[in-house]
Amino acid sequence: MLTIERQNFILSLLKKKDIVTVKEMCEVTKASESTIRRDLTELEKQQHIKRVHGGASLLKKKREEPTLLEKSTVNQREKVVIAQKAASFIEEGDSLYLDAGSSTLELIPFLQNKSVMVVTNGIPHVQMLIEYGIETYCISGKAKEGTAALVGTKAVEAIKEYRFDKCFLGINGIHSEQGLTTPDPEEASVKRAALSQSQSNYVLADPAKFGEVSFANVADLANVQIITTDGLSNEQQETISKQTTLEVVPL
Amino acid sequence: MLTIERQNFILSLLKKKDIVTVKEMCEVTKASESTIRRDLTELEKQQHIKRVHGGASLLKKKREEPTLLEKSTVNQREKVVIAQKAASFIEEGDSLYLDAGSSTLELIPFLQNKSVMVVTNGIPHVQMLIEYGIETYCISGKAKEGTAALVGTKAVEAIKEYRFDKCFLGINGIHSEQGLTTPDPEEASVKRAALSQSQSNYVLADPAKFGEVSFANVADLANVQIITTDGLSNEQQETISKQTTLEVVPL
DNA sequence: ACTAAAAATGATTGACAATGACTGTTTGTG
DNA sequence: CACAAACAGTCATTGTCAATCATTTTTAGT
Repeated sequence: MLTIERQNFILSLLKKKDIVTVKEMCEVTKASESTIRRDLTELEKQQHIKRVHGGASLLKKKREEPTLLEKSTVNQREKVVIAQKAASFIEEGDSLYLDAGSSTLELIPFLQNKSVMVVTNGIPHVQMLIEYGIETYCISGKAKEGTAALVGTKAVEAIKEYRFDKCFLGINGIHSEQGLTTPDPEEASVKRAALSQSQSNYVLADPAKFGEVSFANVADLANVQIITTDGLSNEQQETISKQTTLEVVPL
Repeated sequence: MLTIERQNFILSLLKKKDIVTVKEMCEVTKASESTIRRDLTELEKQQHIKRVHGGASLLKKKREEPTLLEKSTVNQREKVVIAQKAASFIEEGDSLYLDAGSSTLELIPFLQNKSVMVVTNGIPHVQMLIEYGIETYCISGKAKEGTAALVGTKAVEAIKEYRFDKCFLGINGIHSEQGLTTPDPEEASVKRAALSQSQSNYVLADPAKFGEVSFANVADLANVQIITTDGLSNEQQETISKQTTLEVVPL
C-alpha cells in the first residue's frame, strides 16, 4: 500500500469513527506501528488530524463548517431577502465593511450604482465587487481554506486602518446569553475588529441561527442590529428584542 | 504498444482506481519500469496526473469547468511551460511572492505538496492557492478592476512586512535600455516593493514582451532573472543576456 | 531502397525515501 | 510509586527514483 493511499485511508477512517487507535490502523493497513506513527505525525503537521495518546482524531469535529459552496444553495431565498433589507440601510457615499461569508455576498448586487466604498475580508467578495464596478479594498491576512476568508493578526491590524459607516456581518450562533458566536476564533477576532471600527453594525442571520451557540464569542447582542426573516418563535423574538434591534423581514 | 496508447491506458486506469502503482502499470502494459516512469513524468508535465512515491494519482478534478481562470488559450501552452521552469527553482520550505496576472497563475499547480508559503496580491491567485491546499497570505490594497490585482499604498506597506526567498513577477515590457515596464504606475510600485523584499527575483514573460516598453518603469533588467520560451531573435537574446540571466525554455 | 538522425525503450546505477525492528524515554493508570 | 502502554529516535533493509547509456525502432532525406 502506498504512503499517500494509506494516509487517505486513515483520514477516511477518521471521518467515520471520530477516534481511531494506532493498533486499529496497523491492523487494517497491515503497516507497522512505526509507519502509522510517521503518518500521524505528517497528517498532524498538515493540520488534518489531532493526535491523542493512543490514536488520533479529526481536527475539526465540533467546530465543523460547511464550505461556501455548500452554504450557498441552502436558504438562498432567505439570504437574498435579508440582504435586500440590509441594503436598504445603505446610503450614498457610505464606507462599508463586508464580512466574508455567503450572506454578505448576496448584498453585493444591491450595491450597484450606489457610489459606496467597500472593505472586505472575503476573497469571493472582492471578485464580485469589482465585477459590479464597486470601489473595493481588500484587507491582508491568511487565507482560510474552505471559506476563503482572510483572518489572523494582519487582518485585524489592517481593519484598524479604516473607519466604516456600516458593517455587515454573517454569524453562526445568536443566543440571548452567549451573544454572537462563530466556530473559528480567528474569524471572531476579525469580526470584532470590524465592529469596533464601525458606526452602525448589522448582522445578517436566518432564523436557524437563533438559539445556537458556536465555539468563539464575537460580541454582545447589544452592539448590533440583527436582520432576519420570520420563522422565530414569539418567545425568541421577545427575548432578543429586549437586548437589541431586531428587523424581521417577511419572506 | 504505442506510446500514446500506453499513456491513455494509464489515464483510464487512474479514472477507475484513483491510485495506481508503477508495478501495476508495468504488468498491464508489459513495458519496463523506465518507460512507465517516463510516461508518468510527461503526463505530470501536461498536468494530467500527480505523481506520488510509488505510483500516480489523478490531479484534483474539481476544476473541470473553470470560469475566467482558464480564459485565453492563446499562449496557454507557453505560459505553462514557462511556469514549469519557474517552479523548478522553488525549493522545499520557500516563502514566495506571486505577482497578480495570468502567468503566475499557471505556477500554482506546480506548488502542490511543496510545503511553501505564498504571499500574493492577485485575488484569483488566493482562490486557486487555497484550492490546492497551499498556505496562503493575501496583502491588503485596492482591488483593480480588470486584473483583480491589489494595489496602492496599503499594498506596498503590506508587502514590506514580509521577506521572500523568491519572487515571481509578470511584466508587460522588457527592453534593454528601458528595463522592465508595465502600464499602471500603481502596479509598478507593488512589483517594485515585492522585488525589494525578495532574495531572488524571477520574471515570467513570453517572447512578445521583449522589445516592448510600457508607461511605468518597474526595475532594471540586472535585478531579475527572466524566464521565457524560444522565439527571440539571436540579437535580442544576446543583448539581454549581457545584462541579466535569461532562461530560454523550449516549447 | 538505403542511410543518417531522432525517438523510444530497457537495463543499470547511485541517491534518496519509506519501512519495520529495536531502543530508551515519557505518559497515563491503578 | 510501579507498571504497562504509548511514545520519539535511531538503524539497517528494502523500495523507489532520476540520470545515464546502449540498443532498437521510427522517421526523414536523398
